[in-house]
Amino acid sequence: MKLSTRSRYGTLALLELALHRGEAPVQLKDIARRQQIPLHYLEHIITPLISAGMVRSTRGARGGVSLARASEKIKLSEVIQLLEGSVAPAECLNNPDICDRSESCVTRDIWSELKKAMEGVLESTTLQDLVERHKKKEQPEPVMYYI
Amino acid sequence: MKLSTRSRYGTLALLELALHRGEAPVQLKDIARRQQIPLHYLEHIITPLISAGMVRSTRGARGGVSLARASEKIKLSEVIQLLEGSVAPAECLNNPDICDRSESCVTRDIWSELKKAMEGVLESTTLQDLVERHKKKEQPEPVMYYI
DNA sequence: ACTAAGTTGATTATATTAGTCAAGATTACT
DNA sequence: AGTAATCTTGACTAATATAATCAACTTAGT
Repeated sequence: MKLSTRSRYGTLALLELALHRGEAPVQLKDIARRQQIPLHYLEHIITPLISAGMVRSTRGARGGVSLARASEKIKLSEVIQLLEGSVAPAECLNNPDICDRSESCVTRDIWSELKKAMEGVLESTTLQDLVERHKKKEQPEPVMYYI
Repeated sequence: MKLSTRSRYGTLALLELALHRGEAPVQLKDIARRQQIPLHYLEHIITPLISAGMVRSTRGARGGVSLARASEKIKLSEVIQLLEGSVAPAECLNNPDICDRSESCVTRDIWSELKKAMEGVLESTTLQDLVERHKKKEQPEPVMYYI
């Protein structure tokens, strides 16, 4: 039940962009370095995000990529959809015709519930949520010492 | 995010056993035929289930396999654990040391929630639930026609 | 004894994912 | 205009994991 590296790298890259929202575009090589993603691989991962209009790219010298939308408006479900295709644990959920027992199969029903459970999490999490969690971790609540 | 064929086949095989609970052991070749699973592959899938004491095997002529426990007592979480290992969407959840940023990584936190959501479904579903769903589908509520 | 099962380990096949490389297109800067 | 920096694209290769097969072995019923 692993998520592909593609999805994990992609999510990290988007988080990186969300953290630099409003600034100059971030260069792929910087994302690659900071998130420890092979640059050439990242190039391929970013492509579908650009095509889908989630990321905007600026070509040429001093170019880079940036979020095309507010991070509040980018749900992880959409990210995973673009990078992973579907989150379905079994192919028969996407394409019932591959199995002639799809209609009657009770295990398929369970896999469907599994899928819904995952979608619940991914639908309710946006890039902004990641940003806030990140900030919270970075700057933990100052502990009060009573002298 | 696909479940392995191993897990899907294994769950089908166990459902088959649950449906024949209390009868003579079911032969692997019959499970293979009825659930359309390659026999030689099924042999390997059933092994860990036997080792774990979930399935009992009877060797020799007229042998076969049967559930070692009541189907109410077998949760899908246990089945998937045996066949799939872990349901973790990222390896860093099983083994934090593979990444030096596990502690601070917010994407890891999300993958953890994803995992919990899946576990929620799998923990709350037993083989008996599958059996009941199956029976319900097989014998739909008789429709009343008013003449 | 013979046969029908499950058991086990080695091996192969296949698919998918991950990663690399190189040529091309676009833009900023001088 | 020229050059370097950057994204873009497509072809290719490598690595890994999964799925499946084969064959020898063990056990038990008749």
